[in-house]
Amino acid sequence: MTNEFALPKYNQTAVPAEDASTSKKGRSTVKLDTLKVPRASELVAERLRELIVSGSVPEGENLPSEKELVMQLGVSRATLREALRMLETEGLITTKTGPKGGATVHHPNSSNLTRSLALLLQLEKTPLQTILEARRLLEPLCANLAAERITPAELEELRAALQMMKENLADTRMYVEAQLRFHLAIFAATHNEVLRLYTTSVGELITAQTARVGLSEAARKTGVKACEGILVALENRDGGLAARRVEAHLRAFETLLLK
Amino acid sequence: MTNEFALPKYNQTAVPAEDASTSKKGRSTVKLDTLKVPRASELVAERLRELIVSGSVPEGENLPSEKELVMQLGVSRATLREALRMLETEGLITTKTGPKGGATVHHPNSSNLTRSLALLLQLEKTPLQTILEARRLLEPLCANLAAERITPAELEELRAALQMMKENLADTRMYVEAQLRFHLAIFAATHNEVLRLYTTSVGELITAQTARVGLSEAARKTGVKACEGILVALENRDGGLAARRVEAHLRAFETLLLK
DNA sequence: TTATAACATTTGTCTGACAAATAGACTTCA
DNA sequence: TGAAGTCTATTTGTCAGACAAATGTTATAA
Repeated sequence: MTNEFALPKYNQTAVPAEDASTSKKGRSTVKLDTLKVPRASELVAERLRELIVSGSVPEGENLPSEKELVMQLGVSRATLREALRMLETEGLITTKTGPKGGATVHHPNSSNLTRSLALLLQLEKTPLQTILEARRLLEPLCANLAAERITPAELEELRAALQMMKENLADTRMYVEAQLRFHLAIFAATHNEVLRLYTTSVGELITAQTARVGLSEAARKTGVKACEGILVALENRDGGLAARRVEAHLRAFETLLLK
Repeated sequence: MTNEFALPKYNQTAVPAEDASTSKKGRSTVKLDTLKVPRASELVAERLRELIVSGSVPEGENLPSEKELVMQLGVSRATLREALRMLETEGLITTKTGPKGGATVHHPNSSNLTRSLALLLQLEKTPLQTILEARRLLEPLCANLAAERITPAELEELRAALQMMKENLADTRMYVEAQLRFHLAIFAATHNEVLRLYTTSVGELITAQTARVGLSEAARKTGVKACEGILVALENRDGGLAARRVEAHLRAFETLLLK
């Protein structure tokens, strides 16, 4: 493994180790974790996953066909296919039928993380308010960091996103997309992958919601103004100002969205 | 759907809509998204997922047996099992063999989010340094918020975690676990589910790494002192002080871990 | 009462078959 | 020539049936 940290295994015992020594006789009281017998399909998924994350099968390439994998791995097609469904759920592959079809390797993007988060939040019945609050706290942090680290190319991307917002003041769907692009550009400029992924997930969730309920024309115009101010602050590398402007922008946005 | 936001679908078209009008004749240039034909297994997974997230099958209960599901849904066992593997990967069910076995419903916890994050970071070859930085930025934010909102019960949990740290100064594994517990208690005290999940994931990743490389006895002792200071700041509801102390604690921790 | 054995239930795996989608080669016809 | 349709081979998607393995439950024997 070349990386600095390892992928946690599914196989970990969630059940606490039970004390097996209930007998009165003088038996050993050695405590053992419950033994998790892995399924063949899990082992297959592990092997294939390792192939992918190690880069042996690069992005865009196909895995061998099911027929070949069945031969090479020595399992039945049903077992193999269950493993493929696991990898698919993890966002590591997609499959297509027909010749030249098969399992294509992908590097999962933030959408998988977003999905996991959405699932958790839905189950906890987390109100939108909470997600908005998280964004309001996280994004100023990002803006502050981005002001230090942003590159000319990233500034250019911000300008392009802003331009796109201006050009689509009439079209809610396009405008919302452009605004997301603006925000994502800030996250990328933090040059911190973890922060970028987190804020991207939250941004995607909120954007989906915004696209559903829509935004007034006035809201869009003030949004453009706010983003212009944020851009200027970043251009001047004034992290404090950028953070304050982002927070003000988000607060204004929240009241518009919730009313 | 009772919740305020919807779960994004896997089914979304990742491929951009192609312009089908390459002909010279006067054809319509209507643009259509590529039609994604869902598999039966995906539809089954969707139905069962809806059953779970809607609460129709509560946590801890079992889904019907495969035999029954096959009958009720009218699909083959292979198809059903592929769907079950998807739900399992999402953390929504676990399965056991034997009588009274079957698919038990679980509400996924942060470990799924952690896993998604770990997968992404591993693929991007993100250095540990980046994860540590993210934590150093996020946790002071949490401490600040927690100072406002922490309840007496949560303060008690913090004290218990601190006590556990003190009692396990000799045992690295237990000590690290206790320290994680302390941090998780702070995250919970923010009463913001999104922040809690995010910081928990980062904390779990770093804790796993820490447990692997170990911590010196001296590091543990200073860790206890730092946490005592943080606890006092939270008891006094001094958010600014708590945040500063958390940041100092993490900085010290980082230098110890990386050296 | 306790240990053992038989049983029933449920998931895990395998095999073989056919249906559906689809890229590429081939054919037809203007 | 070229544009359209047709055929074919490949690959995934689904089905049906069978047996193995794990594991609670119940009956049986010491």
